[in-house]
Amino acid sequence: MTNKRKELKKVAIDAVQRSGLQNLSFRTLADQVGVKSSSVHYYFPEKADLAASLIESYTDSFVEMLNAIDKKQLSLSDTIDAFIKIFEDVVKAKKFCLCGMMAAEVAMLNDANRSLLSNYFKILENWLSVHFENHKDQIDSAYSPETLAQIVLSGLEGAILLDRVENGQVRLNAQRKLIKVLINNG
Amino acid sequence: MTNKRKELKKVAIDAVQRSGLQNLSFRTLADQVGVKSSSVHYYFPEKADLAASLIESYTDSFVEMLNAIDKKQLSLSDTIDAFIKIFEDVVKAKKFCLCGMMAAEVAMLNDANRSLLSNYFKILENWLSVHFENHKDQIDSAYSPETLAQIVLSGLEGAILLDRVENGQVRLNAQRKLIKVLINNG
DNA sequence: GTCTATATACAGATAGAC
DNA sequence: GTCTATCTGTATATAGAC
Repeated sequence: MTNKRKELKKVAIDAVQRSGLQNLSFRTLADQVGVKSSSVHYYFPEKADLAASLIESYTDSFVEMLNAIDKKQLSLSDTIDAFIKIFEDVVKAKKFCLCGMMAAEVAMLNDANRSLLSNYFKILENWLSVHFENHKDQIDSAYSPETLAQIVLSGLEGAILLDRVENGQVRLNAQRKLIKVLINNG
Repeated sequence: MTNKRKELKKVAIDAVQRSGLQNLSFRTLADQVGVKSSSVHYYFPEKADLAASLIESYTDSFVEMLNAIDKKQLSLSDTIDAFIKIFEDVVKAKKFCLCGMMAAEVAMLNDANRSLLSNYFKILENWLSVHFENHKDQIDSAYSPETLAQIVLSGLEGAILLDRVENGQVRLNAQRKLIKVLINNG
C-alpha cells in the first residue's frame, strides 16, 4: 500500500472518530494530506469505498491490539483491564469508536459496509467471549461467556458515547466497576 | 405552539433518530410536511435552533413516559422493565435514541445544545437513581444507586446502537438479563 | 499518481412579495 | 405564515492534461 493511501486513511479515521463519516468530505480530507480531492478519488472512487477501507483498517488495528494483549499472557482481570484501557484512550483523545460512530450512521451505509461493521463488533465480542470461556470459573455464573461479552462491549460503547457529551468518563468508570465485579463473582 | 411547528418537530425527530441531524436538511424536512424550506426557517431560523427544539421535545416526551410509569406504582423490577421497553420500542422501530444520535454528532453542536444533551442523560440517570435509592434493599450492594443508573443507561444506549447494525436485539436482551440480575441481588 | 477544470446536486440561509 | 427567488458555499464525482 502506498504512503499517500495510508496517510489518507489515517487522517480519515481520525476525522470520522471525531465527527462522523457524513461530516468528512473528500475536499477537507485532501486538504489535510496536502493533495487535491480528485487524488483522493483516485484511491477511493466512491465514498463507500473509503468507508469500507476505514472500517477494515480500524478492525485490523484493533485486532493487532488484542493480539498484543494476548501475547502478554495476563490474568483474566488484567486482560479485560487492558481491553477497557483501549476505550479509555479513545475517550481521552475526545474521540468515539469509529465503528460505533458508523453504527449511528448505519442508515447511510450500503449492505457491504453494514456487514463490515457487524463483523467488527462480532470480532470484539468473540475475543471477549473466548477469554471468559477460558476462565469460566472467574465469571459470574449468571451469564454465558457470549452474553457477558455482549454486555461488556455494548456497555463500553454506550459509556464512551455518553461521556463524550460532557468530556468526562463517569460512565466508563461505572462500566469498569461493573465489569470488575462480574469477573470476580465466579 | 402552532400545528405546523409541532408537525415539523415530529417529522424532524423521526428523521434524526434514523439518520442523524447532519443528514436532515431544511428542504427534505419541508417536503415531508408539505411546506417550503423557507417556511421551516420561519420557525427555526438556524439549524441549531431546530436541534435545540428537538432535544427539548424529545426530553419532554421521555419525561412524560417516565411519569406515566411512576403513576402505575409498579415494583422496582417492573418499573425498570417498563424503562427498558422504551428502548426496545426504539430498536423495533429501527431507530436510535435521538440524544444518543446527537451525542455521536456532538462535535457539530454548539455549547447550548451540548448542555441540553447532557441534561437529557442526567434526567434519565436521575430517575433511575431515585428508584434504586428507594429500593436499595433490592439492588446489588456492590453499586451505589448513581453508579447503577449510569451502568443501566449507558448499557442500554450502547446496546441499541450496536443492535441497529444487524437489525436485531441481542445486546438489548443481554443488557436486560444483566439488569434483571443486578436488581435482584439485594 | 496528481493535477486543473468542471458538471451536477444540494446544503444553509435571506430578501421581499403576498 | 407561506411563498418565490436567489445567494453562497460545499458536496460527490468525473474528464482529461501532464
